Order: sequence, then structure tokens, then C-alpha cells
Amino acid sequence: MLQESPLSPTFSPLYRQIKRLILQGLESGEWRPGELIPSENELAARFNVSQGTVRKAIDEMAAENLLLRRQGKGTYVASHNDDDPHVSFRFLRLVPENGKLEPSQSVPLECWRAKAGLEVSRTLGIKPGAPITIVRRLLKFGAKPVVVEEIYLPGETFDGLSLEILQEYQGSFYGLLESRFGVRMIRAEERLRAMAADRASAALLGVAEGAPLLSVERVSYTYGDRPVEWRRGLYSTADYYYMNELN
Amino acid sequence: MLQESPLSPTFSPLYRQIKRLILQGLESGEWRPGELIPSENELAARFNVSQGTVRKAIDEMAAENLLLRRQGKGTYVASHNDDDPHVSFRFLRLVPENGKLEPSQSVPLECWRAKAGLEVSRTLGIKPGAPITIVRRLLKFGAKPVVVEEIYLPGETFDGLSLEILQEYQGSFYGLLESRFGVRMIRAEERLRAMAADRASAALLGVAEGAPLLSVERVSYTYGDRPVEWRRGLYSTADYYYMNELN
DNA sequence: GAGTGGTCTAGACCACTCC
DNA sequence: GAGTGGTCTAGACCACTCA
Repeated sequence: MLQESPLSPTFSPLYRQIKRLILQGLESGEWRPGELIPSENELAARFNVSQGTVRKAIDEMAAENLLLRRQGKGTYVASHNDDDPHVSFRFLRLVPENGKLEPSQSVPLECWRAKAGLEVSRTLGIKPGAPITIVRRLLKFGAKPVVVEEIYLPGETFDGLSLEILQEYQGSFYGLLESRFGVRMIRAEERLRAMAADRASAALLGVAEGAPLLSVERVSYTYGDRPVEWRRGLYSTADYYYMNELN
Repeated sequence: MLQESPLSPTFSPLYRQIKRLILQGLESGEWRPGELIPSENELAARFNVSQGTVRKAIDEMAAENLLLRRQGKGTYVASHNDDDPHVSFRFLRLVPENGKLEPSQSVPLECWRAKAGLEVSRTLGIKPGAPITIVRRLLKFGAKPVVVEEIYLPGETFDGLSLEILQEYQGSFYGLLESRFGVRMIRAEERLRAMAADRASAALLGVAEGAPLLSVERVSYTYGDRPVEWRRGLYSTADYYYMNELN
């Protein structure tokens, strides 16, 4: 493996360069979510570095949930589908107030096309007026509606998404985006606020108009820190709360 | 370093045993927050393992914000005091709506002693009726009050805490607990809900009674996963929002 | 220049999976 | 038994800090 001079201003250690190369394999689709990537020895041979250097690159990527190691089997590309089916909502932080874990269910309400306004275009990094797809859905725990959300997606990337597809698909939303459109979400930022329920949301969630709701705005990113989803959810936090771990 | 048989049911790799040993050094106070711990070579010699094994143990602890490595200088015990003074609120996730970062200021309002009720005793792992200390304070950004919170602390651990001390101390609350009482917070869990402002909080925050507020309950843990703080804050999220990163 | 952490290598052996 | 990731070692050299 050739390495730039350590004196170069753009210097980065070998294992980070290897990490970049593996990342390119993920971005280019050479290895797709759920698939096995070559063994550490193979990658070491391919990149002309030692196995330990490949290992360190993969270590970091596994810590970032990009790869998944399984002893004796190999290293897999992380996927929203192969996850534990119970925890298939990897980014959802809702926890029941009374420990009772009711089965969750996503209820798609609407799905339509529109043109990006200024705010959406900025957050998604597309042109104002570019086509977008909007999904409106409800999240239920047992029979209880707990979240109502609107999801904004760049139309080109997710061309063909429809209410039917959403209704048919078994599994998580991100699982669908991944297997059907080849876009994997790897990271997200959420902005939380408290706000009063508007009439429509109140009706859907079964709370009084003006009741305090938790507003959760999320921007999700795929490889290369490219934002590909903006959503805004209103959470009814009477029976479920938003759990967060700080380190 | 002696190592149990790999066949033992309680087997853990060498570097984790080393990690345990270093952790014990932190818990026992052998190395205190902000201090330098022995070099990797010294620790390797002391524990009779190779330097690489010590390195892997420290790697994990640095990733968990227990230790802080500085090339050329050494490895330090992480501290809430040595942190970047701007970011001295390590667990505070509030971000201004309009990018303008106003200087934050903690205003202690009250500090009194009480006996633990059932809920507090459970969360703090102390006996019901055991002495606790309660702090009430306000968090301001610039002139704007944004958070009002009540903090419940086990009285024995933080014996002597008073309003005066709180008012005198320059620096973060956790910095105070650390330098004055030798208790370092390493991790916390937060439970978020939306709720309506009661009259007292509304007055303190300068919002209308019944206005939606973000309720943030936090349990903080010190070494050994021992809970030593329970607090409940009400956040006014008109000009600031709660930011969270998901991975 | 001495001492620290940071990177890279090479090789040995272990634990797990699958055939 | 062959192949995978997981651990451990030993040694070399680099980058940074401080005296």
C-alpha cells in the first residue's frame, strides 16, 4: 500500500485509508447490506497491508454500525433488515412507561408527491422545486396511536415509492428503503421540542387539542453524510417516553 | 499476568481484566480526575502483560470517556473540569434555534435537606427515609431563563452541599461534585416527555401557565454503575431545542 | 534527547462456524 | 479440518511534548 508522506498536510494513517477504501466498496454497492465482505486476510492482500491494519479499519467501522463482525463466519455489511426483528426500529427511542412492551405497528396514511419548498430543499440538499415524496403515517403500540409523522424524501432517490408499497411491506421503513431503493441510513440527528397538539394530530393521537406533544425532527444520512430523509413526528408521551443515553 | 482457563465460564480476555484493574484504580481514587495515570509501558510491566494489551484496555476506556489520551503527554483521568470551558455542560443537549451561542449561566435558587421518598430512594438505590439534598436552580442563556430543574442527591455522599457553595463555585455542577466530593459522573440516562407548565415553573421561565415544556428526567451514574443523582428539568423549547445524535 | 502515545507489521494461538 | 474473526505478543518506527 502506497502512503503519502507523513509530512503531507492531508496525511492520514494507513488504517484510515483502508477504511476509506472499504467505505467506497459500500457506497458503490460492491458489497450490499446484509452481504459478507471479504475476509480480513483477503482485504489485507488486496490492499497490500497487514491483516492488523485491516482489522483496525474494520474495528472502527463496526463501532459505527457500518459493519457487523461474526466470529467464525465473517464480516457483514450492516443492514436494517438483518437486525433483531423486535428492535427493527433502530432509531426509535420510545419506551413504555410501565415496562409492558406492546407490539408496534406502522400505519401508512398517505403518500403523495410534491415540490420541495425552501426548508426541505435546504435540509435534503436538493434544489428548491425538485420533486419530493411525502409520507404520512401513524405509529401504534398495541391499539394505541403514539406517534404521527410526516416523512419527506427526495423524489429521485426514492422514485416509485407509493402507499401500496408501504402497506404491503413487512418490516421497518428503513428496511424498505434499503432493500427496495438501495439506500441505507447510517446516522441521524434529532431535534426535540415540546409543542401543543394541533387539531388534526390531536384527533389522530386521541388526545385533546392543545395537549403537550413531543416534536421530533429527524434528518437521516446515508453513506458520505448525504441527507436523504427529513421527518417530523409528534409523540404522545403519556404512556411512552423518549429514552436517551448520555456518555 | 495470570489468566483463568479459557474454558472457565467466567472467562474474559486479558485486556478486559486489565481494564477492570485500571477501573479499580479509578474507583479507589488511586488516580483522580484530571490526573495522569502511569504510561502504557509502566502499566504493562506492573500487570505483566504486553504494552499492546494495556493499549487495548485503554482504547476502550477512552472510547467510554473514562480516560483521555494526549499524544506525547500521557493518559489522563477524564474530568468534568478539564473539559473545554465552553462545553462544560457535557450532558446538556440544548442548542440555540438561531445559531447564536449565548453564554450560559446556572442560577442556584434553593438547597435544602429532606428524607428520601419511595421514588427517589428507588432510583438512587438508598433506603426510604435516608437523607437527601435537593437543589433547585435555573439555567439561563444570556438573560433568558430556559431550564428550571430540581436535583436530588444522596445526602451522605454529598454531605455539606449548600446554596452558598453552589453560588460561589465557578464551573459546572458536575465539576463541583467532582472536585469537592470526589464523585465523577460517567454516564446518564434521560427520559423525555412533553408536559404543560405548572404555575411556578411558568413564572420562572417566563412562559404562560399550561405552555408545553420538555420534561427531562435524568439519572446519573458514577463508577460501578452506581446512581448518584436524579434530576428533573423543565425545558422551555421556544428558542432552544434538545439535540440528539443517533447511530 | 527522553518519554509519551500512535501506527504498522508479523506471527502465534484461541474460539467459533460450517462441512 | 479449513476458514473466519478474536486475542496476545514483540519489535520497529513515527509524531508529539517538554525540558
